[in-house]
Amino acid sequence: MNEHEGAWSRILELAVLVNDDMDRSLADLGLTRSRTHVLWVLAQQGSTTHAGLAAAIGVTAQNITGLVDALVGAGFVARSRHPTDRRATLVVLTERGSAVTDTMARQQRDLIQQLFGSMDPRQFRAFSAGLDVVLDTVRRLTSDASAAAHATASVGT
Amino acid sequence: MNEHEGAWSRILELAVLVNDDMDRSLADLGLTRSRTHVLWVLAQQGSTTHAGLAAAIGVTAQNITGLVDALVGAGFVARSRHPTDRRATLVVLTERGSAVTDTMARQQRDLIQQLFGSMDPRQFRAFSAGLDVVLDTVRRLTSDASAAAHATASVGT
DNA sequence: TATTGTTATACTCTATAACTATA
DNA sequence: TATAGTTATAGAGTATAACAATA
Repeated sequence: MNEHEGAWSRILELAVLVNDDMDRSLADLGLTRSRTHVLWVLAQQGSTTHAGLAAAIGVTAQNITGLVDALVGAGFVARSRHPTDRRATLVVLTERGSAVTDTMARQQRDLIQQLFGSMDPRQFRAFSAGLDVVLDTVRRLTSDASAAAHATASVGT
Repeated sequence: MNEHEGAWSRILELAVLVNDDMDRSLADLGLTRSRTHVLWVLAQQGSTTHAGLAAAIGVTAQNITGLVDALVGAGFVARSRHPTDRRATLVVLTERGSAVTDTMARQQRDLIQQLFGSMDPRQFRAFSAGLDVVLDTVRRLTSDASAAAHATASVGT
């Protein structure tokens, strides 16, 4: 395994570790990643219709019905009438829902501090510049609808 | 959004782009990520029992039954008798399965070249060193079973 | 006519429990 | 007794199709 392959495998390991830890931590709260995504959108956009949530998250409105049902059942959100459109439903965070998203936002700030706080500024800027190159390359590869796309069809160890 | 938050959000964007592109590309081949994971293990370890696949992938043996059923149906693998243990079944790649994993390995090498090939060596080493720091921090945070764990319970934009 | 939300149905991945055959 | 693999059942996320109420 050369240097480049080693870096790629560390990127994949990072993604797996973060994903798995996120799932465990959410399960402790009785949440899943999809349901948490709904809470996150509500925390950022405020009360939103089902259709708005579907557009923000990139799933169908039928999916939103199920996710919101589960979140209502667990007390994280509530449904309320839309003030002007009687077809629409607004999903609003409950106090419990707001408390959870506040906690998650704080944990995210803590994590970022732990990740980068110990790097000296020169090292961080070097890392950040390399990350820019990698992200730009991936953006270009995946937005290209030609045969060159789907170049990331590679799997982890 | 400060510098550190920007870097974190780019890491999350990178994970989303790679995951989504990987799913699209696999769907073109009639594969899913879970089924591809089975193919990948077989390509690296050679023929393996269901129990071996379950251990390598980290799911239950019941899951493996379903994944192998699907892969057999699509012609990527075949089941064969274990030479000495009559309880066990060996899963082997077919020619089609080998062709697919070979293609994926080549695509992975191409992607790595596209990601890092344009960086000059100094820039790559700086990026790689920063990646080490981030990965070590995440490893430490997620392996710690104390209250400090689950620090990555943060969600993307 | 178009949009909003719901219900019905289906597929994939995951898990636990119960079972058969074999070690 | 323990292990290998299967089947049955259930829950979660996703999708499409059909529907009622409203715009």
